[in-house]
Amino acid sequence: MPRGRPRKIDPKDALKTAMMTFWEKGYERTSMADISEATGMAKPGLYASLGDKDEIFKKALALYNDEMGSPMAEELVSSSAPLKEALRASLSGMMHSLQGSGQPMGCFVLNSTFECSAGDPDIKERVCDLNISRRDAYLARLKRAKSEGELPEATDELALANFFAGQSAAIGVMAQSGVELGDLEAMIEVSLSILPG
Amino acid sequence: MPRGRPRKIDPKDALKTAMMTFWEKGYERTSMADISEATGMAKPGLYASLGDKDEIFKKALALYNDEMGSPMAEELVSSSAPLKEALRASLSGMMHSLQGSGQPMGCFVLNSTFECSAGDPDIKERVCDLNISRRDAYLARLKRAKSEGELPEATDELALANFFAGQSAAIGVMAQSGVELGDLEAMIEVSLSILPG
DNA sequence: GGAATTAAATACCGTATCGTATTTTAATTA
DNA sequence: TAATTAAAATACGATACGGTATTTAATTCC
Repeated sequence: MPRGRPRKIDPKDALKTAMMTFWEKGYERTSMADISEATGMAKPGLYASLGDKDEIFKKALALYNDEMGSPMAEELVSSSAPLKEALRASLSGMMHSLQGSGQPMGCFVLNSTFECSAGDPDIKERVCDLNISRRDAYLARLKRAKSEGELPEATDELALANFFAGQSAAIGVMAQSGVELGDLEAMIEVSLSILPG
Repeated sequence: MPRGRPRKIDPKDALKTAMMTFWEKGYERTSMADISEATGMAKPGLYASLGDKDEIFKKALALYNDEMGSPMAEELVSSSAPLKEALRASLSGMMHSLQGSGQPMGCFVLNSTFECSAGDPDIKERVCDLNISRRDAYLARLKRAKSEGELPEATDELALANFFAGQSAAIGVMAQSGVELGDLEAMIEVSLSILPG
């Protein structure tokens, strides 16, 4: 049992709320006052339990990856479905996650990719790393496909992995630009058509 | 001849400088003081000749489109090269424009797509429109290709147009994430491989 | 040359921001 | 119950921001 006055709000919950706020409004448009109000934690409590704005943002990125990025990557990499189905599921999952109910629109990592490129280098690097780790999930699945004979030996898996990671970003950009769900699905089918079979 | 004291700085030049500043740092990270310093125009002069921050940003978007977007779209739409070559030139041009010397990194419109989605609705709409107009340039070229027999009659041009517009965004995202030029070129070749022939 | 016109330059205002010092409150231990 | 520990609440400080009022300087028309 801890000694003094107990916390009113679990820092884990506060971090999740902060993550949602950053996800929705971005780094610059989110103020510490916004986070304080959203979490119900006064600013000194925030600083004491979660750190300053940059630290909270980094933790929010990490939490997002734990809750959203990693599970989707895991699903993709370890899926026993045929390659094409696995890729369709991945891109389709990305598409639907952009407008999931009960959560902000879009992908937090993609939203942050450009805004954070002009800011703190450490944050920029972390965002880049998350994009690359998504690419690497595609790469892992493609390598397995090749080893299991689903792809020709001559296949350039890295090129394909960059292509599909890029495709998942493309879906985010086009969705943000107002392209309808049905058109996004057609886009996905176009990109899947590069696969043999 | 105008009456009173002559302008020290041509508002056209100032707008171009402001555009470069927004392009490099984004909307939120660019302050009016930054623009004032970059242009050499004191703040009252800026407001008098170019308007407030939102107005300058909108004008910067329009100028960027005039100087960068429209010419590239025009080149794509009216190119007499075979479809595949025209698309390769377009995507390759996008890729190289991301790191052109003497200009900020990346594409101003793409950089703004996510940051501005949480801000002023008018700005958000304009950014979306620019993304869609890029898509429409691909659409126009694909329709011509179909009418000229370069594509089968059954082709879904809109799906292909969204795909290639998305591809151009994908290049921007992957480049921002640190993917090398050679790998981006391989990505482009993958995307071009969906075309017949 | 002087009145009128327009822009530059400086200084300023209200507000919002990140971050913290200080006080008050709630719990545990002795 | 008194002392201790830790958090909540409030208030505050320094700075940066968007935007403007005011004064000064440069040019044209009469």
